[in-house]
Amino acid sequence: MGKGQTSATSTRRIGAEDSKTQARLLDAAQQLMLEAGYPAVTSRRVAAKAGLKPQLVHYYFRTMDDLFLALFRRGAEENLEKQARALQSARPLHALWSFSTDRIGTSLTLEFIALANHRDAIRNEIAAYAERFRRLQAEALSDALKTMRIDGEELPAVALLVLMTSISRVLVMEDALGVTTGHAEALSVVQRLLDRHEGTASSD
Amino acid sequence: MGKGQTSATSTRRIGAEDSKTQARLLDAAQQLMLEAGYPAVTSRRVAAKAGLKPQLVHYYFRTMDDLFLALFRRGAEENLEKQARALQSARPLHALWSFSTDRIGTSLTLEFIALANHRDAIRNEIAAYAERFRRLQAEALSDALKTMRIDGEELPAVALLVLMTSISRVLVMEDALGVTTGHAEALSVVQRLLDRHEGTASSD
DNA sequence: GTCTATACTTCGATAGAC
DNA sequence: GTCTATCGAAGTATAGAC
Repeated sequence: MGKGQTSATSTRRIGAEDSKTQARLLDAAQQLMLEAGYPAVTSRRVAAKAGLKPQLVHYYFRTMDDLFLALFRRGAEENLEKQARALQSARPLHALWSFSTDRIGTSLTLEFIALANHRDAIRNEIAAYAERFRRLQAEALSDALKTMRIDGEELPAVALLVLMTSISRVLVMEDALGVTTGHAEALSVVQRLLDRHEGTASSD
Repeated sequence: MGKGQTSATSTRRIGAEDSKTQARLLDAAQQLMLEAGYPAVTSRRVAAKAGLKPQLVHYYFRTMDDLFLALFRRGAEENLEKQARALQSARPLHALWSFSTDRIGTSLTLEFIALANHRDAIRNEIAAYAERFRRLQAEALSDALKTMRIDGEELPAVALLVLMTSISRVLVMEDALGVTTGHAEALSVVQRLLDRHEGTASSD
């Protein structure tokens, strides 16, 4: 999984992976993705934002899909680390919740999902990562809480996970749009459940 | 809110709203949106799918944003009707759930949200509609159920609504991607809650 | 190892012909 | 009232110069 290249039939050369210019391009791409969505991530606009020439994008990333994958991978590693830390905290549920309500992280994730949904080359990698990520989370969570219950019934850790990420994702999504009806009420329901299980207080 | 036009400075003419060709273009656009996402909805591709010339798109819709808005409005009206029916059924929660887990409806909604997120001209209208839609739902729901509780505490209808739509949306979204870990478990939690409140059975 | 000159395709939109 | 001819801008990508 090392090089962000598709199986190159061509003999064309490609820039080094640790190049500073490459990093600049990735930064610019990420900013654009957040500001204007994945369709705005074009070679010309990325280059402009980075203060470079458009052709450089294709030097460092053979295709735009390669750029997207490189960007995704960079964020994915970061995410795994953050998440591992969150799940080791004293109140893993609270930590998980605040992790998953992070605006820019979630917005980026949503853009990547939208992108993956219609780009075969990208879907597989993103889907595989998402599954792996969730399984890791579920494992860690079910260790942390043997006894979460809701309304008197057992609640599997993985179900809790799906419910929590669903809610946080949609809240972030709607917030960005400017839709907030019912958010406060929903948030307080979630907070109550978290607090009931892990306590309401102090340290994280 | 009749004509799907932006404030036209120009004098250019525009096709009739009830034209059959116009409807064909909207159908093609919707299909494209589902198959390949909103960025694939270009004048050329819409026209090709409808078997027409690209310039016709700009005759019937001055800009692509106008086309998106027209498409959105057409679906929005339909949605309001479907929803009204659902909320009058004997088991409004179950009806609402099956309504909000509809694949194509939800996929379309998600595309429109992604689109609105980065297109000022469209965001306002979609956000306003979403708010209105939710308030209508919340009203109807809180009439239907005075007593929903979760884990022993009161649950406002509007909170329930947000939670349910969040979960269904993300399930549909992940499903489309091919990510399904934890879905069965989450679904069974939701089903249990719905059944507990409205009964498990027979008619809808 | 790094970047530029350049080709070709697709885009939205308008002016004007029927 | 309906459709066509056409333009300029923006898109991806490659071959080749430094």
